[in-house]
Amino acid sequence: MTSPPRASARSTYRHGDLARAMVEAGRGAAQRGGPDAVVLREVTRSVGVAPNAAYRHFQDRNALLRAVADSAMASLATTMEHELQASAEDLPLVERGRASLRAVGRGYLGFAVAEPGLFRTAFSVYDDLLSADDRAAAGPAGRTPFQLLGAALDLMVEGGVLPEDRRPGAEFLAWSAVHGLALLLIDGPLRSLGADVRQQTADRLLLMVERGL
Amino acid sequence: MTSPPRASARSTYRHGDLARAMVEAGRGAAQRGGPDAVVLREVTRSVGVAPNAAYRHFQDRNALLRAVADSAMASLATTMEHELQASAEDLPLVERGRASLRAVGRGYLGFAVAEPGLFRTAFSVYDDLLSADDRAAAGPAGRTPFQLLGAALDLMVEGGVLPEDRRPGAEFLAWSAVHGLALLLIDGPLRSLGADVRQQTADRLLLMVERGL
DNA sequence: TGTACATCAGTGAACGCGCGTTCACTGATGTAC
DNA sequence: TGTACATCAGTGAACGCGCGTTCACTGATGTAC
Repeated sequence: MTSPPRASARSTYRHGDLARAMVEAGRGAAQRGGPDAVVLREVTRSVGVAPNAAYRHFQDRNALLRAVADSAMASLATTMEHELQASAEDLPLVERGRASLRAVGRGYLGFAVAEPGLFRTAFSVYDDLLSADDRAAAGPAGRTPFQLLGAALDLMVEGGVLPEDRRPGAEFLAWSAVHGLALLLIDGPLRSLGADVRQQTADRLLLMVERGL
Repeated sequence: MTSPPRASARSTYRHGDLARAMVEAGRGAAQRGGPDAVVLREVTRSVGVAPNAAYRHFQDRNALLRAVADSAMASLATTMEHELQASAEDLPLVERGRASLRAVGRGYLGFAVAEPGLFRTAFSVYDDLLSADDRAAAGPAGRTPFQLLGAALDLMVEGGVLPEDRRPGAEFLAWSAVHGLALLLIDGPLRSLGADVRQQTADRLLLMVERGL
């Protein structure tokens, strides 16, 4: 009621909800071709509207791209949250941290492989996206990927699995490893790995992080 | 004498050696703006030649980009080789492997931070660049970055620091971690870290890999 | 040693393309009276 | 309840831009005789 944008409130005005429709179309383009494929003219075209209509809703092409990137980041968060829910349910505290870290990593890698275009788009725009608590980049539980990772590491400290003095900055180490593998899998020399070997490599990597942290 | 291209053999023909000059100019552009900045027309412009002259030496814009990427990859290899020479000299075998791995990682990260444009360019073209032994992508010792990493891991096995059954595929784990951190440092949320904290983070990451492998 | 010739690196002009963005507009909608 | 009006989402046309690439060419060079 009081939330500002009121997305689909009016249903048959000129377009209805161009902004949302454009972000959706932009996601489609990003899905197929990554951030460079989010082309303003093509997005308006695919929504059935004149190119300049975009400027009623976005300051410029870059603002549109940012909105699409936020949406992609939120999808990543959603995937990670799902993976978390499926795994860390009712384990003893000692194991819960490790399980969470693995779940977070699995979600991250799974999303990157399943949606490489969205993944690359999410990371094509850096407005301190992961460190700020940007609601547009969060999943249904209201947390960004970065926050989910942080929470998992906190659990590991609570469970006594990760020494407290190694906690600060640990997210960047874990993130580096997983992010790097994601890119090797998407773009790089590991891009044509079979699903089984890929999963196995992911598991080994996550084990390395767990042990090495 | 017998090598095919004979780069700068003739010194005052029409241009002299357009191909090499273009790659050099392309590197300059890449250095400043990454792979997208390698624009055929701009490269010919900066070399002082008509745009279509490029087609005497490169099949198309993509071939030029590939040549520039190879050159960038070779620079990466060179930096890594230097770091190796400076570190792994006369250590006992047990420590030599670890020292090599750290040197390789340090070289990789150092290059990424010092030359982000070239780094991104090197990885913008994936012709199995790192797995093949592509001479154009190798350093003075004739080894690609990937081969240098592999050699370091082999040394660790020899020194008994890395169990032999964990050797296969280990390059991808180490590479993932270092590659991920490189990107976070270049493009990502760690891009504005001070040089000291950056170095410290790099060291922690390399330690994590060493321990976790 | 001098001349004729073939080669082929670089030229000049033009192409079609699709992009992001700006302009003055139009006309359906919701609202005030 | 009916009419006048202001709003502002979307239009149509045009802009300048720089790109990669193709065409038929020209003219300095190295080579054969």
